[in-house]
Amino acid sequence: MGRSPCCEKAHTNKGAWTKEEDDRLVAYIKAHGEGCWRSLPKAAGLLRCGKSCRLRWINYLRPDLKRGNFSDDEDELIIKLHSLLGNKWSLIAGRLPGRTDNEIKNYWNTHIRRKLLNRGIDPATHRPLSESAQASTTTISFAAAACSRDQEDSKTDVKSLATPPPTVAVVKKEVEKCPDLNLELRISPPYQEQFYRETTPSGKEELCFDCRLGLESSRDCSCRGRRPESAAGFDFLGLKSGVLDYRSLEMK
DNA sequence: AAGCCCGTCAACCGCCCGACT
DNA sequence: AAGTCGGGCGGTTGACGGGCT
Repeated sequence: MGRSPCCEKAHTNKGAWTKEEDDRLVAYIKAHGEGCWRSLPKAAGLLRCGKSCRLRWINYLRPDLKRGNFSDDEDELIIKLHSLLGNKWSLIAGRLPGRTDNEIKNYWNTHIRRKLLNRGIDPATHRPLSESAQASTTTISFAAAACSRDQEDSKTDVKSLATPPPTVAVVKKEVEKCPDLNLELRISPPYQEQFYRETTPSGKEELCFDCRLGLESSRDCSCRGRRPESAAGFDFLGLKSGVLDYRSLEMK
């Protein structure tokens, strides 16, 4: 049984948005807020598909968007994040305030790909082109490590493991293969209240990086014993909750 | 001036996933 | 458990503009 279409295609406009349509959409969202994109076009008096409205708002009309050229720092950050996350544009965009997944995806395909190729790096694998040509396809699989771990102790979750999770091992492997890329885990989760514990009514103490990743019991945890319950097992990049299925992270 | 090529980027499409019933 | 729905994501398309011949 197929899905019903998201809107009545016969009576919707397609293609470039007009100024008037933009104004209507902005005015409606300012008055009523985001949400319920399906019913928004009718309520806002737009002959557009709800999805189209959402895209237009998120990628173009949102007031917090940072338009304009990407800085060199942003370039390098995108490259590093892509080497870790692959084509997870929304996750990458989450680390670049004011940038959208669509914008980054386009920028990658039009600028960064070429930039990496000029450097002699395969943009898909982040390895030297000569090396990529030899090894046609290499899959970095988290699944094997995860499966063997599961078999060892199916009741043990990540935070109670004495050994580092596969994520770390894979990153190390990538660093060895791409000495020119610094993939040291400097990427941090966005600011979260749960990264801090209250020491005084007005003071807060930062949790260590291990705890932020959900590795409270790791050897390197430096804030053992002073971690609040609410900080237990932060879901970095959605690895725990499965928002980001690490088994699908392949470097082809 | 006209035609062609190519790069850029806004927008669309199809699929997936979680929530809900 | 299965179906439906809304929202989100990644891949792809196509319009447009600039440069070149």
